[in-house]
Amino acid sequence: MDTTQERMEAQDLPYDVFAKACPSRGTLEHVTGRWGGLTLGALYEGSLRFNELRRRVDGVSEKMLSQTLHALERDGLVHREAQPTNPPRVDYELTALGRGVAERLLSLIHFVEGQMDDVLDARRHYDETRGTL
Amino acid sequence: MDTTQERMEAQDLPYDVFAKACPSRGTLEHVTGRWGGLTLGALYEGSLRFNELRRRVDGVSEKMLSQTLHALERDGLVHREAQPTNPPRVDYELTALGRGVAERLLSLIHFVEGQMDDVLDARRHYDETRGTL
DNA sequence: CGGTATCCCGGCCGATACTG
DNA sequence: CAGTATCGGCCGGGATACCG
Repeated sequence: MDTTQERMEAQDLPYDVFAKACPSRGTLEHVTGRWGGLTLGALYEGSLRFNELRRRVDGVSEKMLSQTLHALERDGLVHREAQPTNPPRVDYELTALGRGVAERLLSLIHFVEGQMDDVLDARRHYDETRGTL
Repeated sequence: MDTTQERMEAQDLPYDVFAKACPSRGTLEHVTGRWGGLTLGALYEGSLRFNELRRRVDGVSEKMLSQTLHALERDGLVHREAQPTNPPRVDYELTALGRGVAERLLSLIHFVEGQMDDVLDARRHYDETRGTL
């Protein structure tokens, strides 16, 4: 059971995120990065404009939101729809690929949110037992 | 449909990761952070010792692995089992909570790995159309 | 083996100002 | 409204040395 061949049970994929050089690592970091995950989560509710998104993702700066959206658009997870009106209007929405990612991400997010009381308990316990030494 | 009340469909949870001050945001960042996700993923296969983990999570430094493990242990996702032998032996394994998180995380990771060809295509297309201007 | 302590650099990221 | 440009601080994180 310690032979490397069976480490990943059903895993003959060409991309292995555990390998340092694998491009999937980069995409995973866009997706799970500080703002990437929240942005995808926000867009899962529906298409949003730049400043709507900015308000929804509490705490993100213009620069980081812009940067995050570019990365997600480049990875094919988000579609940018610009209307050359005045004032300009730009809508962002998930692609089919982005929805697949967002669903799994939201499953994780909601699970964590749902277990926060346990996490907070664990935290208190850890700090009490180890904090005093 | 733009009333804030129905933004999150079945979401009456006390913790909202979209809010800047919510503690769930911190935990989510531990979980999805650069090394947190890979560490949980590695441990999902089974209990591992420090240096085994270090080898499995390609590219992580001693310092970051140590730091990551402390954060995950504090959040109650990882259990640390130290045997006071000589030489010392320490095993890390997921808690029940950690397994729940890891499952959802791996679902995301495997999905991303499986769609990397599409991502790479999107990337190439993005760079071709926009890169030349 | 299983860590911690220290140094230090790059780049993440926020703040601000500016553009179309 | 929807961004880009620039500056600067801070800290993530790698390298190295050291300890039990």
